[in-house]
Amino acid sequence: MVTIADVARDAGVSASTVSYVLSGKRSISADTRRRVEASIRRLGYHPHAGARALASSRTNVLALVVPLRTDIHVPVVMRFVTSVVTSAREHDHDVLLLTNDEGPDGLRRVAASAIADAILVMDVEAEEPRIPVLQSLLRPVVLIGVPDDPAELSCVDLDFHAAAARCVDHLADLGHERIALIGPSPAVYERGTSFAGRFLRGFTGTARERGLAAVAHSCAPSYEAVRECVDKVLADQPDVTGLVVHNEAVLGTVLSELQRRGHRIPADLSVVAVCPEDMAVSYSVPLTTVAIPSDDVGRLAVEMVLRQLDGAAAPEVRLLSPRLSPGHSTAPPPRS
Amino acid sequence: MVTIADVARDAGVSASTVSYVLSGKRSISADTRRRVEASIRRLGYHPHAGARALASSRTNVLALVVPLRTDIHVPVVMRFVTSVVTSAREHDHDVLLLTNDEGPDGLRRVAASAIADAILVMDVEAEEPRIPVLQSLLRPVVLIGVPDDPAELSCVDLDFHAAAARCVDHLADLGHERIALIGPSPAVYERGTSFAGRFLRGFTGTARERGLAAVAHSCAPSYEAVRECVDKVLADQPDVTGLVVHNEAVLGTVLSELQRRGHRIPADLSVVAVCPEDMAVSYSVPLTTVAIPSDDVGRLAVEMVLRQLDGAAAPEVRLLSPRLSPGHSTAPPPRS
DNA sequence: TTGAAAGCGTTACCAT
DNA sequence: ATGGTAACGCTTTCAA
Repeated sequence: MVTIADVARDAGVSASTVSYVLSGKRSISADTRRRVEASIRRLGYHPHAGARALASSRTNVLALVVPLRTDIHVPVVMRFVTSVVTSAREHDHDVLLLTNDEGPDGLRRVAASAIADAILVMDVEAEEPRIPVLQSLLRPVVLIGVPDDPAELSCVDLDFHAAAARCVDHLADLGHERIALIGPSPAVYERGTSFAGRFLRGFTGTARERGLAAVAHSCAPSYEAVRECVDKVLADQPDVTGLVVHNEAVLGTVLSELQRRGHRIPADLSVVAVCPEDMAVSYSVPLTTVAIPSDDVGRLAVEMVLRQLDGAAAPEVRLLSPRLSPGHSTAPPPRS
Repeated sequence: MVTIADVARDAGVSASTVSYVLSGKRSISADTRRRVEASIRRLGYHPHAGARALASSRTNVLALVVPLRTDIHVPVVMRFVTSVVTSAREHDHDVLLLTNDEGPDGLRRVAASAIADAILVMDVEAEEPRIPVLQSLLRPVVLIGVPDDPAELSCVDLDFHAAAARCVDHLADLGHERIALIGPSPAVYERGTSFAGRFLRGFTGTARERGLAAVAHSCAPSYEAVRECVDKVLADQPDVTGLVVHNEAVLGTVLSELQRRGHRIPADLSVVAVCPEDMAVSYSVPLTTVAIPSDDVGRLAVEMVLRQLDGAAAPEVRLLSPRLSPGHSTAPPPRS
C-alpha cells in the first residue's frame, strides 16, 4: 500500500506537508505543491479512509436510510437515492445504504461506530417513530419528508400541501366543479406516511375553499384495485370532470382504465398527475403535472446535512414550492 | 466517545481482552466474558469503524456498483440491491452505494482508499469494459451478471440461456409451433447487456432445435413502442400462438394491448413472462413465469465475495438454474 | 487465560 | 512555508 510517508519521501517533504497539500488547510509554496502532487499521481496514492477517519473523526460517508416497503413506488425512491449519491459524490462524500430492518439499533450502531458522519432518512411518517433515536445520535440528520413535529431535526421535501392546492386551483380555474383524488395505496395512509396526509389535507381543504365537490380514494397498485377505485370515484362523484392522481404506480393503469370506459381525456375528464417530471412523458397524452422534484430534494438534503457538519447551519425545515407544468390532459370541463 | 479502554477499565481487564471477547479469536473464561459483555452493554460501546479498519485492514463494507440507466427496469434493480444489503447485514457487513459516473477512477478510489473490502458489480455487459480495472484492484469482485470472458472474476446470475430454453420448451411441449419473443429495450441490446444476449441466443437456439418458427423483437418502455412491437410481432409471425416476454417494464402494457386487440390469453395466445416472482402476481391473469431469483443472486453474490475475503474460495461462475412456475397464461395452441 | 505494547496511516498541534 | 510528533482507537504479536 502507498502511504503518505511514501509520498513524502518521494517528494522530499514531510508527511504533514503532504497532508496539508491534500487538505488545503495551510498555504503551500507553488513548487512544493507541484512536487507533492506529482508524487501522488506517480505513486497512485490514495489516503487510507480508516486512518483518516480515526485521525480526523470524519468519514466522508453519509448514511441513507431507504424504505424496503413494496407499497411505495420504487422508481420514485430510486430517483431520490440517485440524486443523493450524485450530490454526495460532488461534495466528496460516499453513501452507505441502510434499511430499517435493524430498527433503532441499526442507527445507533452506524452513528456510534463512526461509520458515517450524518444520516439521511427517507419514507418519513407523520408521527415519525425514529425521531427520538435520531435525536440521540449526536450527528446531523436530515429527513426527506416532514413529520408533524420535526423536533429540531432538519427536513426537506416538496410542499405537498401546496402541491395539492396547486392541482385543485388549476382545475377550479378551468371551471371544474366536481373533482376527485386518487391517492396512494391504503397502506401508505395507514402508516401515516407524511406526504400522503399533507397532500390529502391540501386537496380537501382547497376544494372546500374553492367550493368544489371533492372525493378522495386510496388505491393499491393492482389492476383490480384500480378498477374498484375508479368505480368508487364514479359512484361517489357521478359527474366528475377533474381528477388528480397522486400515485405513480397506478397512473398508467388509471389512464387506460378510464379510456377503456370511454372517458376521453381531457374532453370528458381532466387529469392532473403528481409525479417526477420525466415520468409524465411516457404516456399517450402528455400529462399536466405537478412535479416531485426528487433531484432538488436529494441535492438539498445532502447540502443541508453537509452544512450542519461544517457547523455552519442550524436545523431547518425546507418545503419546496410546487410547479405545475400544463400538458394536454387538462381542459375546461364539458358543458353538460 | 466510549472506547475499548473505557470498557476494559470498567470490566477490570485489559483492552486486548475486550478485543478478543468481541472477535472470538481466543478463548476467554466464562466469567471474564460475562463481565466484559456487561460493561459493553452498560457503556453502550461500539467499536470505532475507522480504528478497526486501520488496525485490521478490514472495513466490513462491501461496495455495490448500481446502474443509473433508465432503460433498465428499476424495480428489478432494487430487488438485487435489497437482497445484497440484507445479506450483507446478516454477515455483519454494510453496503456502500457506487454508481458508474466516476468511471474506473471511482473503483480505484474505493479500492485503494480501503473504503470497502470488496466490490459487487451490477449491470454487466458481454464485453464488460470494467474488467481490466476490476482485476487491477487486488480486491475480491463479484459480477452480478456474466460477461463473455469473466477473466478470473467471480460471477453469479440466473442462467438466462437455460431460462430461455425453458420458456421455449414449455411452449413446444404444449404444441406451439409459432412463437415470438418480446425482449428488453433496444438500448439494452445495443450496449451488449450480458443477460439480454444470453437469453436471446437461448431463445432462437432452442426454437431451432425444437423446430419452431420464432421471431424476436426488442421493445422500449413506452406505450407507442409496445404498440409498434406488437404490430411487428403479428406481422412477422402472423399466426403466433406463443409469446415470451422478457421485459418487466412493458409486461403489463403488452398484456393490455393484446387483450385490447382481442387476443384472449391463453385461449388464442400463450404468454410466458420472465420476471421476479412477485411481479407476476399483479396481473389479471396469473402468469406462467420463469422467475428471476434476485434474492438468491444477491445473497450468493455476498456469500461468494465474503468467502473470497476469507481466502477460502477461488473465483467461480455460478449460473442458477431457471424454474418455470405454471400459471394460467399458457395452454395448448388453438386448433386452426 | 490474560496483559503489555507495537503498530496501522492520518491529522493537527507545536515548533521553527 | 515547512517539519516533527503526539494523538486517534483498535488489533495482534509477544510474553507470561
